[in-house]
Amino acid sequence: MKYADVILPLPLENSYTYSIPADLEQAVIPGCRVIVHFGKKRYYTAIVMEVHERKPDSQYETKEIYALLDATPVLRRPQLRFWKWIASYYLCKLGDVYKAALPSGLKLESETAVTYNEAFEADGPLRPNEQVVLDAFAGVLKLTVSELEKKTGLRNVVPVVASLMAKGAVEVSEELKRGFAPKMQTFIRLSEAYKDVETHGRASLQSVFDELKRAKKQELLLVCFLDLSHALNPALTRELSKKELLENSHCSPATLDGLLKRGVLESYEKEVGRLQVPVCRLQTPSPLSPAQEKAYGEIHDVFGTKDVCLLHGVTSSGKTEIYIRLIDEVLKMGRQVLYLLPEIAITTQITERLAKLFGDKLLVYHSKFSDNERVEVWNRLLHTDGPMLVLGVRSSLFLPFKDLGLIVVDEEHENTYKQQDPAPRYHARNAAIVLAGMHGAKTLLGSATPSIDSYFNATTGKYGLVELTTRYGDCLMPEILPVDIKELRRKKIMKDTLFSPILVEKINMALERGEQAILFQNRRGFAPVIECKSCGWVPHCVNCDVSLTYHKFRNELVCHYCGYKIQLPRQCPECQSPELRTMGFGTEMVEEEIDTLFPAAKVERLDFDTARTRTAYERIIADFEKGKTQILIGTQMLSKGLDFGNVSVVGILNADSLMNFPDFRAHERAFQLMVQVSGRAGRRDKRGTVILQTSGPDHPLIRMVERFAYKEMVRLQLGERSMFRYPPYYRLIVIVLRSRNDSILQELSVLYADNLRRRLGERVLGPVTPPITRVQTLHIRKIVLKIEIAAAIAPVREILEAVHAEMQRYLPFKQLIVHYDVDPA
DNA sequence: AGCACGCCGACT
DNA sequence: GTCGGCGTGCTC
Repeated sequence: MKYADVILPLPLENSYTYSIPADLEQAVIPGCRVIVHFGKKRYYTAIVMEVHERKPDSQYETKEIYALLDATPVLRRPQLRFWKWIASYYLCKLGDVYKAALPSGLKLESETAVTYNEAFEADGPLRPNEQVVLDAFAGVLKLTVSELEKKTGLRNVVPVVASLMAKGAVEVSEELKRGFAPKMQTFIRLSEAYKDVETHGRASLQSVFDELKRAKKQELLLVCFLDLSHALNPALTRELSKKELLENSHCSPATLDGLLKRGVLESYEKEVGRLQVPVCRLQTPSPLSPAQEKAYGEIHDVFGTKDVCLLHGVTSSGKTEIYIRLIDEVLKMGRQVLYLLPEIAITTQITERLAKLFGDKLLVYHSKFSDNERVEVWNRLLHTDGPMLVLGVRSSLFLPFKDLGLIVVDEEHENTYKQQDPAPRYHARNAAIVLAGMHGAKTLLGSATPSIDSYFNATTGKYGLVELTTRYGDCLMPEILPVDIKELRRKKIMKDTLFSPILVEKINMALERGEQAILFQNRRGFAPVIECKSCGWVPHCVNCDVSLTYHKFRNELVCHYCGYKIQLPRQCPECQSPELRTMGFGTEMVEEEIDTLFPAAKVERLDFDTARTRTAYERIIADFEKGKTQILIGTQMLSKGLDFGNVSVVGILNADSLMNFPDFRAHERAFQLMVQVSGRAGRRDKRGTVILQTSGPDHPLIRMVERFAYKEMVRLQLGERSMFRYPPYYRLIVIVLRSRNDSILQELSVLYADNLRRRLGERVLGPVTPPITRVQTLHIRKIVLKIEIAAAIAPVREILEAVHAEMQRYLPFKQLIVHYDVDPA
């Protein structure tokens, strides 16, 4: 008897053992997906980790594998190894990794389907809820439980369904959700009888044309078809889709139906890919400038001795050209390349550029692609052994690569590379380095403002360091002008306005010259706080410990942590005063004031609210690129990898809000953000201007931004980091404890920390209450571990597991939700 | 993650 | 007295 250890897409500690039915003994191999029955009724797609003949000694009856989904594994060996590394380093379950790794189109789950029994007649009165559920079946026989919930609006339909089942009104069954569906398209071809050109083919087509003398439309369509498909010339014949035929011939489907009925043409279905194939002619990489050439050579030298190289290149120094050169080289060796970008930077700009160079070797993978598209990327990679370039976001690390030769991590400082929630809370940049190691590949990290961690590693010899200090085409770095808004406010020069006079003047000048402006404010909505003028009441979220952000456009107060929203009250609910005032400002308010100051300018806003979909995001970017928009207002979405040629002014409206975060990386991040946003100004032949509004223009950090003094910033920060035991000198592991019950949380978090302290001593800090103490009705406390960077992580993990197990013994501990955050961003 | 089993408040 | 709330434990 053979058994398979499988992992389930659930956060479970162990793998589970199923027996393999005799007819599948040969076919079930590691990396295959199987459907298994787990628990009382659910079916899940599980991944086979190991096949063996050891009979499980558990007291459970071993269930059989229900079905095998793949003839060949959907995972390759290196992926399983990588999953295991992620789970062990980031202290999460393999099931968590599995969930994150596979596109959901490959993870079928069962769902309870409810079927209405038409023959049912109630022999007694039904309860109101039961009637509501039955009414939902008007016109349909079968609904899933979730559909029922939506249709009836009932919060808990399962018990109602159960009682209806007992009465014989409905039946329930478990059905697999639809997974990946190949895309089908209708094609048109000449019927067999008319194909043979040499013999009677022309003759019979001729007779068809004779018949069509009085059906002009059909005649036209047939001519079009023959012209487009070259059906009469076997050497040139190409497949023609119904859609293409109708579009090019300007004929109606009815006309086509006529020809199909006559039997001249026939239609057939064919699977087509969703991945668009670039049709343009391939270009070759453009030549490098001397500076780029030099950097390129240096990277080569570094890769001779080191596996990781950091490319520190100022904005628009042309890092991309260097990547392209390296990618081209690795592809020519027949190996694969992964080009990682933070989610937001995957624009059509870079995609189009790579498509022109690498054609169908390029695959794009990110979250705004549909699930079916993602499955196609997955399969393409799985079934291709040749060179491939994947342009993707952090989750593309999990794609089934066979032989990676190079991973490029662009904008490596971006903290969106760290997954926050849910588990696995992995850092894609660091995981990329490990993944590359598993493939024997090199990793190139690139940034204009490298993370302090990477820069430290590069200057202490762990990584190589290559610098690119001149901008491409020698264009100048922008001029940065700090403006003291506190002073301007005091002097009443800036009153009831978000813009300093110099910023308004610069925008005016830009508009007059037909140039563009970017305004940056790292807050969306109209105002982050509103307050009652007379009693000071501030609306708070009911689920979280935060004030609600006012969104004027929808006249709502919204929680940015849980999505809770209410209508803006007309008066203060505490004192009935009708006067509410706003405090602080977000992008919506910036937009409103810009509209009044520059009524002639076309203005757009780029933030989470306006760029919800890929198309919306791309349209806003495209309109700005094409000059349809003159002023673009946005959050940090603006700072990433966008190249605009005509921006002469950038306004950072409130630098202070960036710097005052209670986080050890606040200054690092503020510096990066300001420099990155500034980098959007002044390209090609003109020097740009950045207006940096702050209430502390003499703050050392502002002075460093002014001079682009990156190394100085790093030196200063490293001093503090080493003094206060922070990365890169120490590794942080945060234990996050959450509970609905605050007093239990307070009590047990202290106990937990003490327990840890007994074994890890001074490395344990806290418990501390984070700045936002409650999110989604859960109170939060954190215990921070500071581990020497050289220390092995395995013993730490063992201690953590032991302490966790010990804590389990306290009964109230079950009321806590615990997770780990390794290397928090 | 689901789902079932099991113990305490507002209704027939 | 029951229905149903969600706390706790288990799933090969």
